[in-house]
Amino acid sequence: MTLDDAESPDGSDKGDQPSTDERARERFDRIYNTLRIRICLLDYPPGQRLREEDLAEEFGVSRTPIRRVLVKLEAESLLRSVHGVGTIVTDIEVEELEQVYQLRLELAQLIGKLSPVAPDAAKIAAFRSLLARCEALLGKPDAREFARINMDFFHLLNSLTANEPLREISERLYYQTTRIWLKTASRLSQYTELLLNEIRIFHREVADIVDAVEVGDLQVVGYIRRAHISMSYLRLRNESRRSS
Amino acid sequence: MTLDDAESPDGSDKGDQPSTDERARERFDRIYNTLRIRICLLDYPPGQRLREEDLAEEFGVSRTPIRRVLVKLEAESLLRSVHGVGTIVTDIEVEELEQVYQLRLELAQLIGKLSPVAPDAAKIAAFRSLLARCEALLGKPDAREFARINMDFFHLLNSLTANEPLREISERLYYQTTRIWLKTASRLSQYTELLLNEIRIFHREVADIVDAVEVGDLQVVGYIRRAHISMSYLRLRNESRRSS
DNA sequence: CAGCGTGATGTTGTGCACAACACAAGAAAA
DNA sequence: TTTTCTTGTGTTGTGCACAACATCACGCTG
Repeated sequence: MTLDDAESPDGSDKGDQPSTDERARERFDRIYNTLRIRICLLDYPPGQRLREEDLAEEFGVSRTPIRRVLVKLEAESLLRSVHGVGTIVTDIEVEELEQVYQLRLELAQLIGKLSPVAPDAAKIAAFRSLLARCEALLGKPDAREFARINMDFFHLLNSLTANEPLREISERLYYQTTRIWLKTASRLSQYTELLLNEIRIFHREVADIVDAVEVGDLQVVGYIRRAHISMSYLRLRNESRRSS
Repeated sequence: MTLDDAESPDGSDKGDQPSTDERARERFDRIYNTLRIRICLLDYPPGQRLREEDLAEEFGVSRTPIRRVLVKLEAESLLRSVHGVGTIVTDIEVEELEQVYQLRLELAQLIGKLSPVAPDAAKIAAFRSLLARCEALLGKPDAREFARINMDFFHLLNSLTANEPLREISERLYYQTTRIWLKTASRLSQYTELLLNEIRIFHREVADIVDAVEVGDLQVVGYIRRAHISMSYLRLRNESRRSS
């Protein structure tokens, strides 16, 4: 409690000018989120080599703060820094992620169980808005937009629990696995049909969950979510095996 | 798969001389574990200020690798670096850890559920050995030794699952909460009796779990563990409230 | 022609100096 | 005497230069 106050530690209340320390924090988050999005949307495909100096130049800072971001991304196994070689976007395979998915199943269920927060009108509106985006996607399938909606949907679901450690861990595991669909699907021959099918299923999931959210039964949200994550992984693994 | 091989990337098979990169990794782990132990055993009590330069001198390195360790410890909320002030050991309160404990309960159960590994003879022997240490502790109660045994016990239990993400997360949450007993209990008046009582209960837990491990029922191990973590937290919270 | 050794090149890791910042003590003014 | 401003001291954050390392190309040798 004594250390959690991060509102205005400085006394300069003349203007709302943020302290340098806070600006550095925001800068860190900005770079971190940008790079994470790029990795998870395959703008940086697996195996891509990132040069610290290029990133430093792009974001207008020195190598040092860039390295802080890279270290964090490496701790989440999205990157891998090898001395003398470079910083490389990690490659992932469907089979390797089985344990992560098994854990994600359980955590998805826990979101409705540990410290659930009753969704207010604004949150329900957000869910409805996302459902609308989903329906729009049905008419114009796009893998990238699908991935983005999926991401927003995750964050919305994650906000249904007040258990901070659970949210943090769920987020980390989500970003650890979300690339695999784009990567695997893009290699398959029936890419377009696969995408449309996946969007249809996802749309049903969102519709089901929005119903449960409106009723206020977060336990059921957990069940639905768990089932869909599980089936999504199995579909992906089967498709991957069938093609090889 | 392509990046996971960390055995011997270098071709120098003359001797088993580790590469500089590996030595740096070991050094990092060594410093990291040392500091983590010191924090969790209250050698560095909450509020303690750590000077990067002192640590750099103690471990014979520059400030830079020290900072890497401190950043990781800060990410696990054991430390807090404040610009211009210092690196401070975080303070914790029983109430704040309730969410973490709730999550730990569930994860403890998952250890027996996700990818359980059948304990071999060596592992069972390790459990028996720990039980013996526990019994020895009954004759000569010591808070610090109690904390150490508790730590070893946790690692032993954690090795019962092959789910790597689960192990990592459980470990992190364990080290996030384990200080609270030493900190809270040392403030109470009936410290000695409290300690002895806690050791007795812990001894029973270990005995129960060793039985379950010998039978090979890891699901039951999870149940017992969950129950004991829960009760341990409630005891601590009640004692804390009663004294205030 | 194949294989190996050696140097050139580019990358990340490390050490160091300085900037930014917080805090406390002391002096000066009300 | 109290309050406020200033300055000194100590800390972490940042930028930069160099060391350690891996890779590749080229030439040499068998």
